[in-house]
Amino acid sequence: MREFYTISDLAKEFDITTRTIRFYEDQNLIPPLREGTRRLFRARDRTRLKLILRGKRLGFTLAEISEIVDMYDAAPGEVGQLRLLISKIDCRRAQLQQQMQDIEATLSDLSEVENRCRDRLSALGGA
Amino acid sequence: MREFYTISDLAKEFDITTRTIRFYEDQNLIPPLREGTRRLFRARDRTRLKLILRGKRLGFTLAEISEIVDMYDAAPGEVGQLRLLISKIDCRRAQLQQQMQDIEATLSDLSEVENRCRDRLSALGGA
DNA sequence: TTCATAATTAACGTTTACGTAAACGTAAGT
DNA sequence: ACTTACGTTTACGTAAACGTTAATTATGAA
Repeated sequence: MREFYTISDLAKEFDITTRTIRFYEDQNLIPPLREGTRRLFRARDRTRLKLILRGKRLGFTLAEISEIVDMYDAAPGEVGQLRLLISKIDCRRAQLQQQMQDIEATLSDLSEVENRCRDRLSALGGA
Repeated sequence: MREFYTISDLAKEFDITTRTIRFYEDQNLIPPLREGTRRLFRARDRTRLKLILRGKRLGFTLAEISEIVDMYDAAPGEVGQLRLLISKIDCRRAQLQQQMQDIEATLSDLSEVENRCRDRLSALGGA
């Protein structure tokens, strides 16, 4: 765990462009420190980036991802805020569970197709 | 199961606009019949639409979705085609499994956040 | 027949998530 | 001093996935 990462360190590690990282900062998804004009990314920033990319793999928009990652370090807050956060979490959970079902259904469909393919292959006398 | 659906039948059922359905046709994702100028959607078209929307919930692009749904009714084909299809299926499976892991990780993270919220709430003397 | 409803095509507009220069600063190596 | 590599901002460009009129046509009810 280094102290700081440069923008191209992270770009290489996660196989994205520096443009992408700057864009995420522009959208207030990552708040790196500055050394003069240069960006200094801490472990915390790196973690955020990792979460962002995870969200992307799940097809979330950056706006949604922003909401999600902001949940992680939301201030303790007062009762109203806490309840609101919990209800937001419940919404996300429901959506994620829907996605799980969709994945299971798709995996099952694909297996069926693959089985038909294999049957057909062996019917064609595949080695 | 009716014989045919109109475009607005499907739009209502799946809570999308007719524009969206026409766009999908334009992208060769759905091939409805025609009665003069009007579109007639069969059960098969409806099924395709359902699959498209499932793909959307998983964050796939229409191009990816097109590849996937085309797998379902790919012609028997010859050995080379069958092998190619199987390898495509394997790629998708890998991606879907990655998504599953991402979902599990996110769900676990969210549960943690929620627990902290609930602890905080009861510490504040929540009824 | 007239009016409302639903259908069509065509085409320009919009948002998201970056890509792609352009024009420049800085620090290290030779 | 010069090049190379990396950093910066600014700004226009672009692909995807529709939204949004507009102009027109067809159908079914009153």
